[in-house]
Amino acid sequence: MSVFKGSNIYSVDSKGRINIPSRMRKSISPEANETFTITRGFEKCLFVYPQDEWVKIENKIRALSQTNPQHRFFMRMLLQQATESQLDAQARITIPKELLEFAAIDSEVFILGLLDHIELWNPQEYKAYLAAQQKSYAEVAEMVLWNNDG
Amino acid sequence: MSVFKGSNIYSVDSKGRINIPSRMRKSISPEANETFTITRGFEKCLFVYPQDEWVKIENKIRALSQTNPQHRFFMRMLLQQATESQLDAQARITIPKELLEFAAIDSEVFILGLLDHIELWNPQEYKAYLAAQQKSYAEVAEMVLWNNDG
DNA sequence: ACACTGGTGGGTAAGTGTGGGTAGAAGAGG
DNA sequence: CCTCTTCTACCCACACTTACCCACCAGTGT
Repeated sequence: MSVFKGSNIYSVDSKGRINIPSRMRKSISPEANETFTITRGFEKCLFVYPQDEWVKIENKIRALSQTNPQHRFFMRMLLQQATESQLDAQARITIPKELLEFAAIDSEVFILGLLDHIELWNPQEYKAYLAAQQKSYAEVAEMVLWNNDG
Repeated sequence: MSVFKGSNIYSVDSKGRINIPSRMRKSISPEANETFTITRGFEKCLFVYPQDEWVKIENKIRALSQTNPQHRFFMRMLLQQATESQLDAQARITIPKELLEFAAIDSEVFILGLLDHIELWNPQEYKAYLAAQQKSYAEVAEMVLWNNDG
């Protein structure tokens, strides 16, 4: 079970390679075989799943009803741009251009560990995302941790 | 179960290392493996959780719905700056620059034991926090201990 | 007075992030 | 069908940061 956490701002080189921070690298289970699946996130960002975690998602999707239009749409969105990528000798993964373009990532990337997966953001987009939040961290924390929806 | 209490003012060296007061060190359960997770607090301070206590928080987060935008925001805020750190041979932990900057901690730190976790403050910020409280200790105590929201 | 505990400071080697070069594979065009 | 071009994957090299190690000082209790 992976436990990615922390964040870094790293550079994306001219070949579209992104380094996985060593701290996160150490959280990858050996079952992942140094393989990741990259797909588009719910916001304007990318999700990077180690293989062992991705398999769990695949299984969930398999269980969905093929006849439900909403389910089909969800599957298409999730899988449309899903790409596998392996770590190179320097522990980097190569991200396809289309995905980088989707998340508007160019020379710099904000890398965020979220337990079972890693998120990739354009640093500016992430800032904008934070700024767009209506409630403060403390307010949301109270709601979430104590199930107080007030 | 940890029971941190008391407070100290210690120095932060040029490498961002902070000593854990020996009194608190003795409160750390062996299950923590001399490992801590540091993250940002709700106020302008840092939370330091021994590993065994942090795992409890992680499990709460894992149970959250990934599809709820508020939950995602909370996870990002909590995990964004979360860093693991191990005690060195001198019983110190290293705090990353970004976290020290967030809490405005430079050469000195106010260390506060709060049962399950330790808080790190800039001594001046802590003073300001105390000064900003509208109600007296006694008034708040009455509200908290007797659920009197008066 | 000495030993021991607790807090502080700094040097060095290994690890980590970044950039570029080259060869092989895949695709387009003659 | 062969050739040229483009893209990808693997390799190597360098600069910087981190973590580990050792040393010192002050206070306390024996």
